[in-house]
Amino acid sequence: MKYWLVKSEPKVYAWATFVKENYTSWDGIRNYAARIHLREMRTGDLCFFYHSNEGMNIVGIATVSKEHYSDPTTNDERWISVELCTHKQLSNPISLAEIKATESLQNMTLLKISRLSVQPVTAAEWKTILKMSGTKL
DNA sequence: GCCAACGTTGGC
DNA sequence: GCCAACGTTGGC
Repeated sequence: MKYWLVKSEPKVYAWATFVKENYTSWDGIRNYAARIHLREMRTGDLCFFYHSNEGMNIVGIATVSKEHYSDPTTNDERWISVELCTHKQLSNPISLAEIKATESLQNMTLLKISRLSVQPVTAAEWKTILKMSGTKL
């Protein structure tokens, strides 16, 4: 199983909305680097849900419920989406500032390639953040 | 509101 | 194929 991090601006699609809907199509991605990761996502993989711009924190965990299919928001064949399902809310959200202040998280893609909207998370990073948030799966 | 980082577009 | 111009993302 792999771990990921997906970003959303709360104004556009907030965690609270996601929880209410339970499932969502993670579409509208128009970036080749992000697409590589969407394509690699497998059913059951877990994703941190990060609030960008406002909040700037990881608030919850989603699970991949459907592997990549063509993006319903465009006729352009190049773009794909995955379906995500809510999995668990973090007991305590982990802010970007906390990630920056944590020695073992310095190599996170979130810090290295901050603009990438779908990115991989290593097992070690995943474990560290879960522990920091006081969340048990 | 500013700006750095990065992607895309289009002229040559 | 290069690169300047421009648009977008997202942190500060």
